[in-house]
Amino acid sequence: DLLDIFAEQRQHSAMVGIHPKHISPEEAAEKLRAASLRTTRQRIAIAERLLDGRARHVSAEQLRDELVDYGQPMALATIYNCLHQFEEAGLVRPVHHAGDAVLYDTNLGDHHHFVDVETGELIDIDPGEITLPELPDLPDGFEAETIELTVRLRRKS
Amino acid sequence: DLLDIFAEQRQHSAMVGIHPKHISPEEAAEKLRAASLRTTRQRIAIAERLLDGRARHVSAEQLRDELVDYGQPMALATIYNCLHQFEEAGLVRPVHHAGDAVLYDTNLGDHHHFVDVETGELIDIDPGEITLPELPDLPDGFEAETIELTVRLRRKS
DNA sequence: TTACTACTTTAGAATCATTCTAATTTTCTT
DNA sequence: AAGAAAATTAGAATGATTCTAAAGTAGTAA
Repeated sequence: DLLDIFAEQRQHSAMVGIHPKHISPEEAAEKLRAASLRTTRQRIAIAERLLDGRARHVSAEQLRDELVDYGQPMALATIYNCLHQFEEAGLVRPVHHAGDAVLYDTNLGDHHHFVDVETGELIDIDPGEITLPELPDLPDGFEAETIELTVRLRRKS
Repeated sequence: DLLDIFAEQRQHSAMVGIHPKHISPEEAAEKLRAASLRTTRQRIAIAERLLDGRARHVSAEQLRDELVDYGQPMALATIYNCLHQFEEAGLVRPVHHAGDAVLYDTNLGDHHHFVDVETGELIDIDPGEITLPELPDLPDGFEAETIELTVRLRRKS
């Protein structure tokens, strides 16, 4: 039964000494249902970590490592599948600006990013800090999906 | 001798029926010297096409195809090498926003992009169309390198 | 429950952009 | 013309992501 598995996993986390601030599997499942996604063990595990309201930027590989640490390893392909489904469901948003790997952003509100050019790391720009300019005239036949301001940063030498 | 080679190549282009608007090899060489880059056949060929003042967005592969069409095939590794050197020399600028491949932008002025989400294609936003917002407070120890606004577009259905 | 169907997960292979390696060639300086 | 340093190259290697086809699982209707 799923709940047993979760109990075991919580115990595992506790043993390993990890006490993350996550939502419960039940809440996670609820969010999945609300998004018309089936509640599988894997999706719940990911939802617990990504949909807890914190603003995060994770790559697929980072997420996998995190899941391993919490005693819920799963195939990398599954992680990619889930991230794509979460994306389609509007639960996360991909950010392509950084280095090699796509980062998934759990902050869905209109907001913007600093990018550390050296590391590819993203830092959210406080939305209050910035006033978005007027939208320019769009090419015919298109509609704007997202607007994103990126400030590339380099560490002062 | 290089000039002979170039003459041959111009003839090739003419035969193939291609009459691009490019700078001459001599001008290209001049630009390379101005950037303290050695004048090799390969770099000149690339400079002819990318440094003619037109605003373009090319990937390494697109550039290779173009070079093949103009009778100047070269190793893909060389194209990557050159693009990196041009980048360091401030002759082109990489844009990561699109799909898989990095695009090199020959428009060096501060400007911004529409991205067709479907195709990954970039369209320059007329700089007059848009007023950049105030720069937000930067994290300590960093300096801003570039600021870039990206408007993702989807074709209306 | 049971049985069914559609959806998921998975390991591993495949792909694609990019980088690396080590050998050859070319440029620039003497 | 000769040598040192830099550039080019083919092909192998890497790393993120996607694909494939087989095995497992969830929702549903009886």
